[in-house]
Amino acid sequence: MENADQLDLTFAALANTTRRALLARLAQGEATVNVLAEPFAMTLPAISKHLRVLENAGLIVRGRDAQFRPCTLNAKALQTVAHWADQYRHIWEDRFDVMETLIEAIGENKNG
Amino acid sequence: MENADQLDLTFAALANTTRRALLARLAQGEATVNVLAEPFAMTLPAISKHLRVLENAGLIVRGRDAQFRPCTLNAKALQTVAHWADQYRHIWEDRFDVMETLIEAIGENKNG
DNA sequence: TGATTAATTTACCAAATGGCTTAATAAAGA
DNA sequence: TCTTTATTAAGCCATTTGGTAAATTAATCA
Repeated sequence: MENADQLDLTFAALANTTRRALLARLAQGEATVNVLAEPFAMTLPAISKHLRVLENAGLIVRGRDAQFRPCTLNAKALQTVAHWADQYRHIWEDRFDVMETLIEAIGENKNG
Repeated sequence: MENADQLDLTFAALANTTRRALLARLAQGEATVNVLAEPFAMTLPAISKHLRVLENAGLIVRGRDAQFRPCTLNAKALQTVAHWADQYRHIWEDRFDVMETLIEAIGENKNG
């Protein structure tokens, strides 16, 4: 199980449309800050700060190549999120089972 | 695909240890505000606000039974989170495939 | 070497939001 | 009416999110 504070950081980082869009872009591969910033109506420093939030949450890793700071997605952090949500899978699946039962019952009424 | 603002709300709601603990409690079944507040070293108004955040995010539903406000988990919102994270599954699995390939290659070197 | 340019971050500011408190208010049952 | 359950109001302090301007880092050109 992950540390509570770590999950706080991760979810907080994901709670922003711009940052989720940055992750979506990074899912296609490594990119520099300028490239990442290009689609947004936002200044470079603002994007730089978003990237720092993502880095602090462990969602991305930043390297160095001359004056470039290539960013890469750290998908493992997203796997953690998926696993966390999966704790509750049995609940939403139980509800689905209830639906199935109802649907089956309706079918049986029709056919019987 | 979910609305961006809705995901903002959902992730923001999850970015807090107390609120995640409230959800964990509700996974065991419906509970009133007082019951939910009991384990926490926090005032009732604070818990009440956390519950409102969860409700606004669609993570819980609040009913009414006399002066009680029974809360129930809405697991469907958590399923949305799981699905969102699953968008990135191929990435973390690709990395695993790379590891597997390496491990296999090492094994072949040993045996061949 | 020194000046210039490019990529990115830091410093600083303002406005908004978040998380908590205490005190007051609602709503409903006994 | 008195008590229980829960919310709202008001206030405090820290954090977040955006901006502009200046600094930093590293390559490049003369």
